Amino acid sequence: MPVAAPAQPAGRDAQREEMLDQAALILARDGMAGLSLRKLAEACGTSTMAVYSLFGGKDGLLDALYLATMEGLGHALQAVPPHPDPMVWLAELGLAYRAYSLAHPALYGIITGASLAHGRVDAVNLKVLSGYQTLKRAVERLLAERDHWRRYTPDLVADALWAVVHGVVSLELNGHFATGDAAEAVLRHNSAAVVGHMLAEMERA
Amino acid sequence: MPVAAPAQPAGRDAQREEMLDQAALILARDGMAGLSLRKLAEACGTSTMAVYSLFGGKDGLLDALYLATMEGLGHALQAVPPHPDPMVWLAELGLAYRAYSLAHPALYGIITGASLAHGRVDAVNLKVLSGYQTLKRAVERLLAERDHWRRYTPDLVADALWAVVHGVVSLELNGHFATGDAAEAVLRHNSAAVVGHMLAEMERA
DNA sequence: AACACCGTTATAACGATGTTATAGTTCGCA
DNA sequence: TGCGAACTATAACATCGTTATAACGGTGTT
Repeated sequence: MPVAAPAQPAGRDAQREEMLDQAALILARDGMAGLSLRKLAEACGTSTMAVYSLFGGKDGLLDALYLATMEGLGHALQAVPPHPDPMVWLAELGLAYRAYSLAHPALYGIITGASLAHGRVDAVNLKVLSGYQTLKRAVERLLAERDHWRRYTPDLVADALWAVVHGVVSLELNGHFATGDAAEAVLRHNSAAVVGHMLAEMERA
Repeated sequence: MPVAAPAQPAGRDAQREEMLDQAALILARDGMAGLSLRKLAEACGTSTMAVYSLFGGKDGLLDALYLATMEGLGHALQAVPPHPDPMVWLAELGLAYRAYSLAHPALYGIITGASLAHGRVDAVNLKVLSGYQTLKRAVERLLAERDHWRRYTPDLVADALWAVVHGVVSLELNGHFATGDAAEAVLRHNSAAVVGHMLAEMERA
């Protein structure tokens, strides 16, 4: 016996998606401070209670926005064709990450600065997401070409690269770079450096 | 003729400092969401209007908190004794940066995620601060030991290192690393990689 | 087919926030 | 001593997230 069928299960997912889309729209237009439940409800043609029934409150909405953004970032990374040379592949992944973040700066702020305030999703859940998995796959292909060395696990290298790209993009969004070209140059340099340094240590051993 | 002398210039700076200290205290205890003007005013034994007369509003208070935190970070980096070997010096600067950020996570959130929302201080003002200058000084000493190469300016290398350290620390504060040791390992690896990659390219040329 | 049930929705109200208006107060300076 | 300007405290205002409360609508049962 089914315990209890929801009142109107049809359209719930569509409602959630539309509400997330509208939230992303408002977020891109008015920034994080301009995203209020009343404004969002009006944009969706409903009342603020919809947020509570669909997401359990504003925090739940932000959590869903966090996951949706991570998913979008994962798709952006998956859309990068796996280049035969893992080094090239990794470089292009970094550029795709940067492009996605620059295209959605407010959403990127949610998956970084916002989760810094109150932990939305823990590290374990993060690394299950497709973006990190895609990065890890490229790293594994790189390591598969050489003799495996226990000091460098795919996770360690993936973490190092993730930190590199995130650091550059975060600084760029904060206006620390004079031009976008300068940011991209630093990104390319740091990515190549992290991978190159690892390979050099593996050869030396 | 002095245009207009302030009513009570004495004590203004002391009031500002005490208010910033109390704000940092509340911020460390209750987080960013718990910092309200009324709570801050009560902690200082005054009313919310003090924030407006001293800082021009909450944004002005956060701006001042931004600058104060940057100053504190600068002092933390200046407190690192300049090691004869610039490579060691740079590594220790990175660790000091991480230690300061971990000791004041909420303040670190202000100088990163918060300024991402609405630009507090632009890049030009940032690079005048003592923290960046200290880093740049260490880079310049490193470059002075070798043949100077036009492709790597001290600013470029300093930006690259700043991005590396910020990336690791930011991810660590977001809980992306399983342990603090893992974060420190990635920090050491990435810092050494960025500097080593640059030196390798200089030798090859 | 009629009924009871349960989730959803809209309205209104509550507490709290940042901000602003309005007096009252206090200090510096002529 | 008195004037004026800056600061302060109080209160009000608009807005925010959240929470009752009651009406609505679909679902499964009788």
